[in-house]
Amino acid sequence: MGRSPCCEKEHTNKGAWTKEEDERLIRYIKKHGEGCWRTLPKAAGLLRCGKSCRLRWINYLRPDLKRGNFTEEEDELIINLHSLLGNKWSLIAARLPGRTDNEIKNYWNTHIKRKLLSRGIDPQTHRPVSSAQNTAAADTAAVPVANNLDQQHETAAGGCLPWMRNTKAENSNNTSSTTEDSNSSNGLSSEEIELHPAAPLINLELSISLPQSPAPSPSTTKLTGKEFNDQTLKSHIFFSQRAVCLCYNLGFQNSNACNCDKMMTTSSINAEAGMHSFYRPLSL
DNA sequence: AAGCCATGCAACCGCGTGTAG
DNA sequence: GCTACACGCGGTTGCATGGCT
Repeated sequence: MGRSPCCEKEHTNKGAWTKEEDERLIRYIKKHGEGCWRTLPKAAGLLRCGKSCRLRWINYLRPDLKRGNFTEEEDELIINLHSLLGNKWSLIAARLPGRTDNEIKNYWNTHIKRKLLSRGIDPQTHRPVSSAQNTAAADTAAVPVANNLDQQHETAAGGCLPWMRNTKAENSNNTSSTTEDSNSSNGLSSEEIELHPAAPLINLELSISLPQSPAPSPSTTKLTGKEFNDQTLKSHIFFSQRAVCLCYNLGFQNSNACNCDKMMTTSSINAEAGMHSFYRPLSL
């Protein structure tokens, strides 16, 4: 039993979109709004797969997209967010208004990787290349997991950062490989988060609190001194002087990996604000 | 001018997740 | 609990373009 195809392939166009198709899609979405992508092509009179329509709209046609070159500030923000989140392009894109995950992913692969390498920084580990090699060697020696710098194209679940890898290694030592495992491999223990090098680099106060902590008002939210509005701040993570449950926005809100409740009772808590803050200088 | 190669980016594909029946 | 569906995500592919020989 397999998944039914998302569309009848023999009756759909593929490849580059024509101007007419774009106009049809824009017209339809302006009139009916986004959503129900599966039925949209037929309703809009497009010989396209719903997926294709969604992608075209999100990555190219949306009116709020910021076209054009990335600024130096955006570059640095992407680098810092990547060091924190890994290849979670949608999460990174959520913090760059007007940019799409696809755009950022492409930009990362074509520009930023090279930029980091020219600085002598490994784009996957965000550590100096020599140091990263040492770390990889040490990790490989410590655990029976392939873990070297050639693994530039790990999958999302596997493409974790060194500070995530211990967990991954532990999981691989277990015989089972389940969805829970993949969550765990990305799950951040309080120790891992505290050790993460990105927080100080981003020049932010990365805090953790109970998942039910109220989201900040956009006007009070700052990211590297640059204010931004972001719907995703309704979820728990944000970079500011307020609290977050980091697990939530990393996709672990429904897993056991989110143990913020426990953390709140066992970790050092800013009693006044009721939050858990992480300050750890980068040790390279 | 022609051919080759590198690069950038739009689009596709497969899979994971959430949810309704 | 199982199944099918709808959506979203990340990795990959393939085409267009520009630079170089």
